[in-house]
Amino acid sequence: MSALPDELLAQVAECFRLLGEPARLRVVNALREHRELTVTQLVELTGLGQANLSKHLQLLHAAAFVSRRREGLYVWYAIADRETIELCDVMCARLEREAGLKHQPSPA
Amino acid sequence: MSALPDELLAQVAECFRLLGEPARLRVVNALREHRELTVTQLVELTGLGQANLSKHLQLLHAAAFVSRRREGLYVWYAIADRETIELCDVMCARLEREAGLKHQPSPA
DNA sequence: CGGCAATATAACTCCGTGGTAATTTAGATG
DNA sequence: CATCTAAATTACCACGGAGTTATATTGCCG
Repeated sequence: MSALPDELLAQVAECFRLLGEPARLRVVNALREHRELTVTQLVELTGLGQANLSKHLQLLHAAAFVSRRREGLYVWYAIADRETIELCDVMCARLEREAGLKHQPSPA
Repeated sequence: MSALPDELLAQVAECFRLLGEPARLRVVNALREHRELTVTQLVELTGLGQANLSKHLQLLHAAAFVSRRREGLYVWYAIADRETIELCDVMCARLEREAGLKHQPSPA
């Protein structure tokens, strides 16, 4: 079925790794809520330093998680595709279910 | 809509981070193909060292990505839930689509 | 109970990467 | 062209975590 050669596997891992950082997830989350934001706005919303945020944005953009649009001095970032959000949703659902099970000793 | 407090965000990030490692993804992939495997079998299939693999398995199990079942000397591991596989599938689909786009200059 | 095999843990090294401060680049405006 | 702001890049430090080796645990069998 799935050959999943080492190279593809490494690429998948890299994508997961990119989302596996609180700072970057905060960026993704902010973009999800506001649709499109400039770097300056993202600095305010995420509380990250400008240089730090810029680095994270480069990483997210290189992996096509976010899109970039220049407008004069400003650069607007947005989430690139639906799957990015879907991934977060699935992971959240997993966590919530797990958390729920922790409080359910046994179904009678 | 989603409050997504810092703690939950950190947990989501942690989950993504766990999948964002080639070694652990190899484990997940092997388990996906074989349904259930012992540590020894996983050592062979993944090529990881025993101690190293054991650590990865503890991490994956702590996050409920894999289930554990003791049988005599052996411990059988398996993928814990459907979502784990779904996450990998979605990420793969994303990558394949991206890869496809790279070779499609412009649709006429 | 002694020894063996499977797995887990401990101790350690080393490299990757996140954060920050300083500098550079890009674009607008007078 | 000088200058101002937004964003990106560079250089650096510090820490976490992956890998390895050695040791400890767990359970079986004679």
